Amino acid sequence: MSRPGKKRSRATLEDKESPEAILAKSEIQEEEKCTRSAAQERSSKPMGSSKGRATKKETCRSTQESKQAFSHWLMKSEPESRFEKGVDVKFGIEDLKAQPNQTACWDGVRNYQARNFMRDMQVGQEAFFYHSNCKEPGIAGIIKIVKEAYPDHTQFDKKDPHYDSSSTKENPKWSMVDVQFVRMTKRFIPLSELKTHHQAHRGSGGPLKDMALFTRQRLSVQPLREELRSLNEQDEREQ
DNA sequence: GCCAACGTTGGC
DNA sequence: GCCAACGTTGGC
Repeated sequence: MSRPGKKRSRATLEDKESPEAILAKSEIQEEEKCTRSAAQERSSKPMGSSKGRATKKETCRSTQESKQAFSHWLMKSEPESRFEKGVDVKFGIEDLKAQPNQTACWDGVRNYQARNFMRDMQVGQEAFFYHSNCKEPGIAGIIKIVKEAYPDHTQFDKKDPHYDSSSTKENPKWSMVDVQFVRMTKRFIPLSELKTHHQAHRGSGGPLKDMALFTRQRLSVQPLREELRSLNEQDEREQ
């Protein structure tokens, strides 16, 4: 597929447990994630980078910032028409739903951090689909990763708004994943509401205090903490 | 349409 | 390696 500019959304997930149980466990899980991913990193070294020398503490932080530490995501995309180099980059959740098999590739990401997060994604993980640059920004639905990262073909397409002349087929610079529609959230969750929570949590030390949507505002693919997902489940249950 | 935030580029 | 210029993101 080729979805021209999608890029930002977030993910949430399904879990069989109650939101309360998840919430209660979230701190512990955070610890376990650190430990586990540090171990995984040691045993299965991806070829990629051996960038950052890391102390113990940093190992934990860096893995949280990267792969296996996260199982949910937020991915942003624009649901309203906007033309980039003559091409409409509109791609809302309804557009995803309309695709064959309700599946599309998430092409067009041209930010290293966002790309790296996509490379960390694993099949089966879920993400929130966030509508950006539109009248009503916010979380519209839930999608899941159905194909792990592979080269984004649009980087080689001169006609594509996201063509990158500096990338080669031998060593592609940009990646994409395939995503599939899962469902709409029970209600649209506007940015304003997320912001309210974020601000409250900044004061109280709550779980959304460092939500990437606000702390890294231009990042179109971002990891999601367990807590937001839990809060959403709880919210949906109360409907 | 404005513009703040912030990532990237390139001269030095 | 610094940093100013520039381009993009994305809320409003």
